[in-house]
Amino acid sequence: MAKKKQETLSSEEKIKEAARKVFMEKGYAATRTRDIAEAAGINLALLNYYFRSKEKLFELVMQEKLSSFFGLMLPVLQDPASSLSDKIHTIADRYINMLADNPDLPLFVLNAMRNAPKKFVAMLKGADHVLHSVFARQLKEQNPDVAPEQLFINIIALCIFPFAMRPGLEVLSPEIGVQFNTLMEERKKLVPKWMKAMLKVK
Amino acid sequence: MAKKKQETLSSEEKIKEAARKVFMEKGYAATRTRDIAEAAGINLALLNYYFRSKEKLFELVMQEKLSSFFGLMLPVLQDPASSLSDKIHTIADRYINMLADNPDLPLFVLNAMRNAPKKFVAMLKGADHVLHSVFARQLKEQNPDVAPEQLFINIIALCIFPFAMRPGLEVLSPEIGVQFNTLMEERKKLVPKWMKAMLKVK
DNA sequence: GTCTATACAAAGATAGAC
DNA sequence: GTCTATCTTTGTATAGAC
Repeated sequence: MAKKKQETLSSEEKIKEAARKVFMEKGYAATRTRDIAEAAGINLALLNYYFRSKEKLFELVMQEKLSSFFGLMLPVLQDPASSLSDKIHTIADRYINMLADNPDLPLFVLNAMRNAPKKFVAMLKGADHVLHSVFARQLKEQNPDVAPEQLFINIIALCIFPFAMRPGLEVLSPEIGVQFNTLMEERKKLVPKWMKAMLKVK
Repeated sequence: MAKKKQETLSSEEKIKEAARKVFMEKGYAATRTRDIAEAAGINLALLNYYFRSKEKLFELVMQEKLSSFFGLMLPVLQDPASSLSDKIHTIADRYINMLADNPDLPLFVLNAMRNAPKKFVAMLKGADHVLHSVFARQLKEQNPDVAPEQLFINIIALCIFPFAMRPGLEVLSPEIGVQFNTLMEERKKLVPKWMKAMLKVK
């Protein structure tokens, strides 16, 4: 039988869960520990009891989010078995799916990286440099005329930026707002096609 | 004779100048009015004397930044005299030039739009919706198979996102870090070529 | 207009009872 | 482990002298 959803999480887990939510929505500085405690339905003192400080709790959440963000991409880049086209399809598909469920993630990660670059250097030190990846080599083979870093930037930009700029798009064009999800769904197929076209540019 | 650079700005202007700098670097919540006062070399009380509150000062800065950000794009979109290709060239060139001098602007604007969408609805109400622009019509003519909003998103993404993700890129690949400016310079020519290639995608 | 001093509020952290 | 009460720090804003 299916495992029943745990409705009574431990206090520690309730705090972490609330912290994910509030930090993602408001960022570190604008978040008050009281917001988190309230969202978790626990007493403020417990937050410090379990996590020692606001900063420690934030770093925990940040680590998680950075992992889920880069973990989606890094293994794909290094897969020697899949073709370049497969990699592009996989990355586009995964990111668009994940970001549809986590719309605040792009800005959270971009801000975190800007505010504390050192914090996640350690986290990624296991990963080979992107430019030495299988993906980069395959890009270079298909288009020796354009630096692979440019094309790497492009696939990330095409998949992730729409989610980061969604609020802006909705003001610039309400129509885009209402059909946003449909547009992103279409992108799963369009991004690989666009990338293919870009690979022919000298 | 050339106008001599004003070395003794008024206190009011010194505060505004410092506010631009600090708010752009740290965002609203993480900025303390004392930081601004210190950066301006004036007394803290003067900040409130001239601008009444931290929030009012921030809105002033935000208005300026949003104007310079969108003001670069909106007039181009509506120009009936220029071709689609010209518009793409102009937008890429202007944004990459401007962002090279204002690297913090993308995240500042993205955050501002997310945190207070209503604040800049008013600012843009003069502008026609992007989807009814000359630019959108020209996109549609050149490629009836792909929604113009998708291609609009793409040009913005390709120009702006690299600056927003710069800190991340530098960790993922130190090489990209050192040659970042060169890569962006190359992009002024590459973005139009890529867009041209994308316009042929069905 | 500009400064010093200070009021007042918000927020992070902790002590100590249960 | 959990709570109430409180301490401390920080940060915005203002009063009042010059």
